Amino acid sequence: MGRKPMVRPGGRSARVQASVHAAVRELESEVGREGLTVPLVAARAGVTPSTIYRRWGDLQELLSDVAIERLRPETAPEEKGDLRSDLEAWAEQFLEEMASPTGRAYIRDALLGDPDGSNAGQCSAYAAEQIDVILTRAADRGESAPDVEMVLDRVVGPVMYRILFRPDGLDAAYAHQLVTGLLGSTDG
Amino acid sequence: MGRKPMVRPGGRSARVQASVHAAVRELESEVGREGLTVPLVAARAGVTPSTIYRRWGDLQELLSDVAIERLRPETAPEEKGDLRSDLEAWAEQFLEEMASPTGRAYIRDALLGDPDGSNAGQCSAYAAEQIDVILTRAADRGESAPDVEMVLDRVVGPVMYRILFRPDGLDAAYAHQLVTGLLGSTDG
DNA sequence: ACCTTAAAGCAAATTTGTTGCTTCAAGCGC
DNA sequence: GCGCTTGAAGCAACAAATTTGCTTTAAGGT
Repeated sequence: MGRKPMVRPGGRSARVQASVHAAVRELESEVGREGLTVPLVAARAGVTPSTIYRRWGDLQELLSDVAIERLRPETAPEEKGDLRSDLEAWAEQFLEEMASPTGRAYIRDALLGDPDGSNAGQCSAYAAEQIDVILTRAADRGESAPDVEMVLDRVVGPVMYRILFRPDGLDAAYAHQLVTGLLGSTDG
Repeated sequence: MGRKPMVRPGGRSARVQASVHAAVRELESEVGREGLTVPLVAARAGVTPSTIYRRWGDLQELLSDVAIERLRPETAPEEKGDLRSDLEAWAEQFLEEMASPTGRAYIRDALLGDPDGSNAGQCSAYAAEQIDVILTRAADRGESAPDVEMVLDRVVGPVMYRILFRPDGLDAAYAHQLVTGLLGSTDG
């Protein structure tokens, strides 16, 4: 969960947080990521700038909190029937979402305004959760499956590395290839 | 190469760039990463702030350029005699450097002030170069070796992912394990 | 040596970020 | 329910950073 926003969960604080987050999302689509400023967000949220400065520190930390919200998976991974299919489907969707322009922007924002690494950790935890669901299903079916750390190393790590450091040439085939490399190429 | 600095390589521009970069490095160790501001750097470099704003845009882009310089490997990978040893030694050193507090800071800076991803690309290119040297040596010895992309996926990607997204529990053993996973565990 | 032209300097104007103090309202004891 | 306690929000003055138009400097070419 976000850092500062969680104090005094109900009441005014919660309303302020909600309206500030909403203002960020609205303005992001109106003036673009570049046009955002703290005073602008504050005005839209009906709040004084010092409220934002005191609660979030600066624009980057605020954007980091918002980005984390938007990176949270909304649904459980699709169930295809076997480990390989589940993982492939998930990896392809993960890559597609993360490598899209908006996905990249959120990843950047999440990393940037994150002095203590907790938002980045959260981001990784989301992926780990999804993977865990897939692996647990496989185990329940009696399939042998790698552990979560292995999937992070062999699929998530390479994908995120390339998204961040090598903008080009990422597609579903790459995700597919990573999963194949992990599970072995013996086809069913 | 850096973005804007390369125009008019000789003369005043070059001197300004050099003194600004030097000022950043000096001040980083004097007031710390947090205490840096554009006006402060400008004063130390003997330059007006507007020069920095016009050439680099903002502090983050300047820090990104400086970070890239510091992430450039200074020496060729150590030669141990066989592929496995060369890769293990390189991976351990790479992890150690990148996972250190200063390494993490440089990676962050390099990524953050990098609108078009060229600095991040440079950073990846440095690793690819080093790996290529190691793999070429192995090929010259007649050893069979994976290709550079494979090493990026199996070693560099996971390491960078964990540095950025999962601050904890990174050590030489992890690097070793990644190389072993890549080359197979048959011991010589 | 003289043009041409990026880039640097300078200074005013604007915008953003900080801070002390006051006011508000959520949560708690009665 | 009623009134404390306290963290958070509002306000306003202040400080600092950023932007901008114009002038000046000096590289690089003729």
